[in-house]
Amino acid sequence: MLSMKAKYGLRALLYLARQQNQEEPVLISELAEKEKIPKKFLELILLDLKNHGLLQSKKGKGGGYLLSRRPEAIKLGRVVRVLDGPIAPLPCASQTAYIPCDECEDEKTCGIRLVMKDVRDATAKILDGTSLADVLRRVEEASTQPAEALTYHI
Amino acid sequence: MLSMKAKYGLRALLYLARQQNQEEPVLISELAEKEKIPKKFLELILLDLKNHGLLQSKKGKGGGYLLSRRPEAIKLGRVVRVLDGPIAPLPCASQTAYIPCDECEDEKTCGIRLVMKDVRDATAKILDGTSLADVLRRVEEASTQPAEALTYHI
DNA sequence: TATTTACTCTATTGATTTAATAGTCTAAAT
DNA sequence: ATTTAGACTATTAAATCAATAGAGTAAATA
Repeated sequence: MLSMKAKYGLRALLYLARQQNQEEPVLISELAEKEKIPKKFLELILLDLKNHGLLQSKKGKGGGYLLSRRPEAIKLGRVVRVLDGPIAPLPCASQTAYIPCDECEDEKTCGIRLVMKDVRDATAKILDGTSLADVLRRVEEASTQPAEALTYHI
Repeated sequence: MLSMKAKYGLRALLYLARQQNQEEPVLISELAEKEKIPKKFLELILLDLKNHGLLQSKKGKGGGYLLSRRPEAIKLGRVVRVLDGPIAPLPCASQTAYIPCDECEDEKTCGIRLVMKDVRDATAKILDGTSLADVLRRVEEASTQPAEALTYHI
């Protein structure tokens, strides 16, 4: 389950990705207000994302946050891992944060792990294959297309 | 993330699915001991699974739990939903337990939802497509196959 | 039918995590 | 020097998770 933290973080990043001038910092206050996110909570989230290299910040007047890379280069998988931790449903099925189960006798033949590894792989494929730019493009498509175009007719 | 509850539940179900005589009840005590699950906690889990139609029970001497259907007919998706709730990473992306976001202005064009729906679909496809019997078969394959057979050679 | 066995049910507890808030500190601009 | 705005640490309230406790009920059998 995606936490509020991750949801807020993604919303903030998408807001930044939508800015026409990607060089110009956006105030935390603006992000908080526009995206309806508790400001103090958002500060922590943005700081976290900054410390993991996804955001840059400028202090003082005219300061704020901006993406540290192009929206095409920021994958949702990275964001989710930073804010919510590993993607795998079980630590023993994680690629980036593997931790063995202590009860597990033989991990190679643990059925639950085998299936959860499939789930991890499928999820990671989607999240690591989707950038902020991809999300914006999909949103654009969804709002441009008339509803009928999305429906199958018999 | 899969909870201990779901993990314990799956382990217990797989234990039952491995029984040669599927008609003969297995004691909670045996399940708890063999699968190293706190007995009292396991009681709650099994009861829950029973109330959702996945298990049957017999009281008194010679009693215990048994699967209420064949191992081929019990899908992991059902088990996980009973013990951990909806599979979707967000309530607004759930098929079986949809709840709209209150902040969301236009759900049809919410990018986060679009992606999380993909994640849900991919996860549900795996979990709803895998039965207890499938898991046992995979475990069997994994433990029978020599290690080399699983490795690609250049 | 008394007794034992074993599941049923409700309540409670402690630990952890989550979401949010408070307040002080530091850097940058004017 | 002053204002602006992010940086950082600590704390708190609520929710969830994992586990435990104990009394109750149904079924078998001696």
